[in-house]
Amino acid sequence: MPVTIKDVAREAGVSISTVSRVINDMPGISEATTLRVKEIMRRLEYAPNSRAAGLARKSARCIAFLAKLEEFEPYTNPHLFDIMCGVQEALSKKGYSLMLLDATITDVEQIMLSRAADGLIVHGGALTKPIHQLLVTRKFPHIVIGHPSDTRINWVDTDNALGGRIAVEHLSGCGCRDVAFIGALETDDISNERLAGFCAAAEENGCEYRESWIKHTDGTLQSGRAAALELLTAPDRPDAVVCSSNLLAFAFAEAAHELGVSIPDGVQLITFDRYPYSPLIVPEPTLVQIDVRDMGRVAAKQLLQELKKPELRVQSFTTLPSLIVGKSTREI
Amino acid sequence: MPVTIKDVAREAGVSISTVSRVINDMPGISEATTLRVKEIMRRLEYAPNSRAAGLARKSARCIAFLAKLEEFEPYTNPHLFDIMCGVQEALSKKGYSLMLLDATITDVEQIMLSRAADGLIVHGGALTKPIHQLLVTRKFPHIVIGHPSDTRINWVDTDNALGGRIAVEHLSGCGCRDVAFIGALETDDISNERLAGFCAAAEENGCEYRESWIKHTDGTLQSGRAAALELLTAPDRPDAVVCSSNLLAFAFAEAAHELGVSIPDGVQLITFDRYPYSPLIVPEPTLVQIDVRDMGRVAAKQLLQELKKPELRVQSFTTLPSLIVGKSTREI
DNA sequence: TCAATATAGTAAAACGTTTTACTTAGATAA
DNA sequence: TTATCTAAGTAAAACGTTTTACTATATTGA
Repeated sequence: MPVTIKDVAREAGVSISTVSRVINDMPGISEATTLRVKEIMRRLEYAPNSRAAGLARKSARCIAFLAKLEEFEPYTNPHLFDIMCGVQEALSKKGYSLMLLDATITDVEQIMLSRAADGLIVHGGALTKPIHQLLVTRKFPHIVIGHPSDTRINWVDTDNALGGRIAVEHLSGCGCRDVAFIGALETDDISNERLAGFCAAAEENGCEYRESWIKHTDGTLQSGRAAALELLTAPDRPDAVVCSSNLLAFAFAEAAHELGVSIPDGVQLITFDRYPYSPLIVPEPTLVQIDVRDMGRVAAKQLLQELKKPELRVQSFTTLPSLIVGKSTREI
Repeated sequence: MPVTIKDVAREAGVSISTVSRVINDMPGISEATTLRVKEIMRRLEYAPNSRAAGLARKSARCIAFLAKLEEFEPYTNPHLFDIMCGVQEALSKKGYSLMLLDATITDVEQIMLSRAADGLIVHGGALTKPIHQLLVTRKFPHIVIGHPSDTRINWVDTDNALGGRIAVEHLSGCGCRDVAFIGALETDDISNERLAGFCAAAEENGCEYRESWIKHTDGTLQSGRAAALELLTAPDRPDAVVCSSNLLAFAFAEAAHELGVSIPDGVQLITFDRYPYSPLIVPEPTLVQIDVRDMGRVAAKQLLQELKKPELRVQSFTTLPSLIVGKSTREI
């Protein structure tokens, strides 16, 4: 038989209301009584039944995290777990728990209706049309980590444009003038934002800007390699390259190595992200790091904030990327 | 106001007991009534309040997953999320939900005492002494994914020795006689089990066995490279190598490439695991794949089994690795 | 025809909290 | 002295289900 609040009350010679007040730090109980009750709770190894408390309180103190689990692909989504860790950390600090959910409409609706969770944190990749619809129409508290363009939905994301800026500014500080960019598909939002920041900063810093130095790839090793070779063998070879992904940077470094172009002496290199391929890049790359765990934390905090004060439904949030200087760039 | 079982009962002109029986597929309700109630539930968009149901039922229908989240390192634990996906999938099929928990003693004890979860799935890396203790003494339903040597604890793991066998048997089938092994530290359980299977199969298949062909490394790129160079430049160069990790295989392939030793013509290569570095290995490697998602599924199923029938506390379980043939091996 | 049995359903207790509204005893003020 | 106030605590309702024990009603068997 698990120990209940009644057992504690009986043992302490008080009513269960009193015990409840002690548990929840409510006023009206003397110091002495509080201490005694707490001591007894400890002795009996009592912890409130979370379901009973949730029922009475009309709140699960639980947030669901929504991601595409079924078709999860570690290669394309290496950060998902790290994001979740951030979410869990922030929730746990506030006494909330985290539930992992697969992104199917039925499951999501089920959670909303059964009130198993008080709110929803959605990984951007899982935000399909129907789910999007559900969130908006049901007015269920939520926040998206990633890239919805719909203004009715709050989101948290890193400032990708700033990331592009940071890269260029560092290169410019190193003395580079002719900067190139190797990105993903032209339809890739993240890559494009990075490119936008890249271009703006290039202009502001008086860097040379050429169409032919902006390469779009399909993100694979092969197409990254092709782009790298084009840049490196062109008559107007740039003196620095920014790669919008780890894999592209790896391909670039390999191509440079094969051509006998030294990094950073012949060409400087900056990559985005430090996972999963950065340890294999030679030399150790300078990189624009996205603190994905922090994104998770921020998302969780925002959502809890909104739960506490639904009236001030705050705006979306942006986190700051940072620069980690390695050996693929250096002042010249 | 959320809709409750009372609303459904009123609308259907039956008692709430009847509705409850319909919800839970219990006998004693006519076909006609069942249909009518179900229709009304659909119309009212009713779903049972999970906390209330859980309270009455004395079961949360929730399992907690325990991992080291705070100090999570994607490089050393790339599979954690995939394991969780498997767990979630299996739980969800049985109407259970998954809660993510950080591996601190206080949190774990809290979950047990508050009965927020009915059972615990522990990632092996998170199984510290105190937690281990807690599981055993409290008799809380649990299962470990990974490597506890304590027989009082049930676990699920892949058959690493079999993995080693599979590799050797494939190489032997390809016509290789002189097989080498590059593993992690001599204290690494996983690597050692693979090595054990490797040795047994080598003997059975009449392969040449030499001490100098068994290399232990600290698992890094550098030490993997050193081991590879030693093997490849030795006068008695083996004709095939099994690497116990993706990173070691990458290092090996690079070293072979530099020395001008072709894979698979000069030396054949098999690696364990397909994530995260296998796409960067040239040529595309033959590998022993561990279906970690399946490990998660199996663990979840076992735990639910045990919850249903606590009397038959089944033994630990093992999943089978499989071979994916790439271009780093071939029949000679 | 009448007892026994099945079928379809219900009333009410139980689950373990939180919370609202109330009580009591003592202190304070006039 | 008496009314008022405060501090400390309590009783009981509420939360929304499941489950147990019970009640009709219809059916069957002899």
